[in-house]
Amino acid sequence: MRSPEELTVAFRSAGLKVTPQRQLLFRLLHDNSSHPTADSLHSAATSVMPGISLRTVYQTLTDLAEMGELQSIEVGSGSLRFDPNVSDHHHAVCDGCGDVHDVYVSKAPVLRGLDDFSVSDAHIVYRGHCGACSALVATK
Amino acid sequence: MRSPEELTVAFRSAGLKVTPQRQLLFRLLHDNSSHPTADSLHSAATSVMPGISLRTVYQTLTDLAEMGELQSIEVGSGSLRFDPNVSDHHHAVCDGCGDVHDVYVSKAPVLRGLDDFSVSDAHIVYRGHCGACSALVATK
DNA sequence: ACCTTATCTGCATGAATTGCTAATTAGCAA
DNA sequence: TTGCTAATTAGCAATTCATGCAGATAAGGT
Repeated sequence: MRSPEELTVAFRSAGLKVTPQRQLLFRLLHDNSSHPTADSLHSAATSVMPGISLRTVYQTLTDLAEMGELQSIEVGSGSLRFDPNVSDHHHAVCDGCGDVHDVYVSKAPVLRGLDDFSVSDAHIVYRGHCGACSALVATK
Repeated sequence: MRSPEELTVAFRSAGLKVTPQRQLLFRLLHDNSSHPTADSLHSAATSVMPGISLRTVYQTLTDLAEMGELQSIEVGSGSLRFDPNVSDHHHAVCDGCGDVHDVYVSKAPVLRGLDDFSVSDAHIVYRGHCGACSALVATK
């Protein structure tokens, strides 16, 4: 995702308006690698701007996703997560704490089953335990 | 997933009862490679046994999943899909018709990001167009 | 400063799934 | 076969996540 300043320009030239709510979300998302949900972003936004609507958070996330500034991912946690890192990567989900980490994979090799299928995208979800949670399990 | 007969034995020895509803679902799921949703299974079941509850379908699917007889997968279609194929495989989702196909992959190689993460499972979702839908797109 | 149009908020709605409970039934044992 | 007990079913309520809608508001070009 581009910087808040660049997004401001991009939104205006797309005919979209740059409101305080959106500027706040731009800032909260920039360089955010926590893969937040709409709800967690709303919580973070509320502590800075009380009264901001969850609906507005969803709307802005949708706008950003449509502009290709972030990607939404499904990792089985029930709700969508948003990732401002739009480079080609994958995700590892900790079954202990639920945290999501970025993973860079060369290319997912295919053996059988894709003969008659043209692939445009592949996404890998790894499950397991992160370092901290592995340590916890070991001491139990 | 094992055969309806084997599941009958397995359920009884697990202290679970084998009802007509469950027997029907065993049959509908056996050798089913359509990756059905709970709702589509319920529709299929209803045409054989009118009055069967969607709640019962969910319950039985949960039981089967807990026994390791089927796996539930998320492919971004909004609802869970159930796969009686529990061998190690992945899925390709057609953006045209929504159909889900099985894909067999050697092993998802990892480059960077999993240094401090112990992986217990990896699942790849491919997106693209199946043969039929690719042909349709080409003629447009 | 004005005017048009996008945006915000709050609420209603929708879709998928799970929780709850009275009535029923499977399946073991006598 | 009959009876008993615990599991199951069905139906509805509740929950969660996300989107639709409409009046009030505000961005930003003129």
